[in-house]
Amino acid sequence: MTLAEKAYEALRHDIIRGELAPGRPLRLADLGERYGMGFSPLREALNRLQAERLVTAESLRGFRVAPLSLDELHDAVSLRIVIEVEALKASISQGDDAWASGIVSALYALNVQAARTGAEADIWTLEKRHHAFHRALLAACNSPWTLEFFERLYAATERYRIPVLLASALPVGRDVQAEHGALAQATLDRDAEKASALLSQHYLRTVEDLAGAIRSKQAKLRASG
Amino acid sequence: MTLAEKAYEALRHDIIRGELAPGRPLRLADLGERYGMGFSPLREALNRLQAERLVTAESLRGFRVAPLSLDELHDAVSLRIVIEVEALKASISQGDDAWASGIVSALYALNVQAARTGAEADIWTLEKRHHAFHRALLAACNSPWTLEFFERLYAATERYRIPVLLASALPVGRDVQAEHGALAQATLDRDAEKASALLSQHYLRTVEDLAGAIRSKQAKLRASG
DNA sequence: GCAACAGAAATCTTCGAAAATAAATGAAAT
DNA sequence: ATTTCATTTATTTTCGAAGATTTCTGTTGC
Repeated sequence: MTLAEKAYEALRHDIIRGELAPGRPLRLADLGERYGMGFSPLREALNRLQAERLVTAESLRGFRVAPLSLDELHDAVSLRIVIEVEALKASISQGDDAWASGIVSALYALNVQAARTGAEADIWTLEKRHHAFHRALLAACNSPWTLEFFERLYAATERYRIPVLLASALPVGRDVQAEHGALAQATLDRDAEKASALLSQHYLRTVEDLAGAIRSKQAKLRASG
Repeated sequence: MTLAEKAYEALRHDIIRGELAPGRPLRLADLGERYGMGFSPLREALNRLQAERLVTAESLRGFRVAPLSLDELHDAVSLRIVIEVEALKASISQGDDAWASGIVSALYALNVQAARTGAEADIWTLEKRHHAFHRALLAACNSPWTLEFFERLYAATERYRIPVLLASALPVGRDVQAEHGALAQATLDRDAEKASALLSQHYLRTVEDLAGAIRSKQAKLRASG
């Protein structure tokens, strides 16, 4: 793997997890220090991330971590529903046994991790398995463009979820595990209408919870600052 | 504008228009010669284009113009329908007078150009105005993500249209101008269902024409080669 | 004839320095 | 005190060369 590829993965990772805060300037000297490489591979990685909207760039004024906003969260989630509902229907109509067992296996792994407590309960494994479960649902849609846009939007929305997860700021009156289970069941039953409705609801509830948690956090910041 | 930005625009332009043929290796020495610059800005541009799927890259083996395939054309058009139908509905429900007059103006400019013959009838102006018309329809959807994906998919499908347009290989039994007119009318009438249906039909007809033209061209190539 | 290999050539990747531009500092004038 | 301007500093952008890897070519051995 080339240094530019390593830089791309490291930067993407750190931006999505919020280790590089939204809006923060990405100075080449700092990044060179942080990742142990020269400017060339870093600039290549930053250009890729700019095209993916995880980074913003201004001519002769360098790069920044792309900012977050509630408007963008709503936009991204709305579009995810449109695209993923269609992809889920396509998967349901075309998926084979391998696709179906992929869903079962991804759901099982996700539930195992969600049930863990204490030292074993780390958010990053949970997040990876959550991503894998939602990807498994769409895996048989047979549309590379759809899958690319799914990944783009998943990364965009993950940036909003992670700070909330880290703060354990999600409302408790919701059984996400049950939602995943029902969604998987409807999908495996090849009930496209029901699965689509469950998927949409799942995302709409999530965006409401996230927006609520973010708004209350912002309110606190305003009160204390 | 920096050299990297110039390189990005020039490469994107040349790839979409087919001046750099699909699959062709993009050697840095050649590109440096062609565009009059060193490796650094070229590599930055190529990394952006890789993220946009106009260029493919393999570790330590350089870049190529992304290949074309009928499968990808179908994939891209299918997804355009899903995304643009939704965006058109949103525009229809939210669009103001400026949006509506943007459509009227874009359609007029497109029709004027389509009617031109001889020296004034150049394909590039026509193509630009076609793009502008379709963008104008969606302009009021208020979704930056949707508009980005529209641009990505438009560029992807434009690569299939241009060689066919250049070969004047489109079937004549079709009044595209009338299709655009009816689509604009239904949109301005705020008839979301009718406009969506017309948009879908428009794209499905186009993809069929394109696929037909490409297949017959490939058949000829097989016969002569 | 053909596979395996060594060496040469071509190409991609990365670095370090130079050039170009933007941002910060401080002095002079009003 | 505030603005203006020149100077310095910080930062981005680009080049040219060096390093690393792949690809080509010709040779050897079977």
